Amino acid sequence: MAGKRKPNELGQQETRERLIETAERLFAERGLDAVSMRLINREAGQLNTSSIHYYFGNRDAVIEAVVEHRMSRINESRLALLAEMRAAGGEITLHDIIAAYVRPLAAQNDGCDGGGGGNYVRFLAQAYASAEIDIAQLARGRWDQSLQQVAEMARARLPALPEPVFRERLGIMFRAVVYALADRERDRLTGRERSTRLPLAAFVEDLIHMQAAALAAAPAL
Amino acid sequence: MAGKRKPNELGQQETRERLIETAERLFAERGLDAVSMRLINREAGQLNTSSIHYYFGNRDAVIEAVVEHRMSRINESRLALLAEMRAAGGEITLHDIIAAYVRPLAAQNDGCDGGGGGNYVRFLAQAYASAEIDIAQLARGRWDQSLQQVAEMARARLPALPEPVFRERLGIMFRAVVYALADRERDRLTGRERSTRLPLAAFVEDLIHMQAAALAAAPAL
DNA sequence: GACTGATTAAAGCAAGTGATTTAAATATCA
DNA sequence: TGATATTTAAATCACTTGCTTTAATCAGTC
Repeated sequence: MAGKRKPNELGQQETRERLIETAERLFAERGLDAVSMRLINREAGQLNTSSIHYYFGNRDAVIEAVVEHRMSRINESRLALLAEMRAAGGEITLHDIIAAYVRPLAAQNDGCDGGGGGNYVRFLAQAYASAEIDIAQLARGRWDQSLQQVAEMARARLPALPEPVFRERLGIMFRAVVYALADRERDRLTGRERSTRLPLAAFVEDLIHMQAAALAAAPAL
Repeated sequence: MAGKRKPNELGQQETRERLIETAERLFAERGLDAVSMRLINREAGQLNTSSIHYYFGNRDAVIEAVVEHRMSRINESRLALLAEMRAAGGEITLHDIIAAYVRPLAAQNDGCDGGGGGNYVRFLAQAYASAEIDIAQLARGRWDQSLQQVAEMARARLPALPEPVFRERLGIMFRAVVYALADRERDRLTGRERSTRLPLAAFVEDLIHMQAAALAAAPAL
């Protein structure tokens, strides 16, 4: 008892990408736990649970694929920004370094490369908060590269900060940026845009200023 | 077909509190979606799903009860700190105001009032990230009071900041603090304490310094 | 001791879960 | 055209979910 199959309108690569993008959106909108394999399939236009299992094997692999999908290009974008700065030869401030961390993430929010929009940032925030997966562990070896550079360059500009203080602050800052971007995107999409919010560009630039100041604050002791 | 009932060792109030505290812990450890009514009951010493439904009615009411349970005392603690400062008569700095926001939250982490520990902060972080419930909406009218004061007093000390910038920053700061505390607590409990982290007290104080600097940073435009 | 109301236990329900299996429909290439 | 491998559909499995129902057991009062 099996059904009739429509002609294959999409190539396998297209079907795979469509599943990934649908999953990303749903995860972002509803949270990791609230999205089932069936739902992803349905929203992607497939009728039952078979294809997503066919393409990815199991649920965790879907999440991994979503991360993989965007992480590489964000990583590259960050590395490119840093390299550009070094090539320019001028002084590289702490502000510039943090900008290289924040801007590629924020750029995903414009849907600059066709659709998608801010889904990834919101997905990332969900993943950070989730006990289900260890996002840091999952990403290791992919975007570690650019984060490493950001960390080292920032460290060099904050010699007065004790090492453990610096490390705590960096972690807090990394997360705060993701949550801030995700939160703004959520408000934008759910329509409950708080009275008057800053335009995205201004928001991002001010966020960079904030975080630079936070990192550089005089230590407590 | 019903079972045998053990003598009622706890009063109804105690049973209720035990359910709330168990729920808080489980929500904190595993995330909101990953905890079922059955699990809460089991971990609280009850055998099936009946009592939690008996006491709370439905699942959302359990979450609400967990918030209610701690929110009020944190709110009071914040108001007390602010009143104390005003009574002391000296100059109240931005740092002091943020401290009044952060410290009562962090104090929940010591388990200073008997057990519980940092569960609430982690629960709060899960709730913030969850699409399942709107924590801000849920809390309105309870801790709004202390947050309002913190906001107004901070505003008075940052007259140069445009209003929309101030509002964005305040929201970012509020969240960053919750996530920072929750993240630290999680690492502590899961044992994967990153090599050498700051002791809690130092961590909290430095967090306050960071966030004060972030709020007071020169605006972008 | 029997009645009453509050609390607990057990079983069950309809719905949904991730995953597997089976079979049909397609594309590819000989 | 016909055999083969790839891709989709449908049905199914064992399990969990929130919640309800039914029945048993307690404490308190007369």
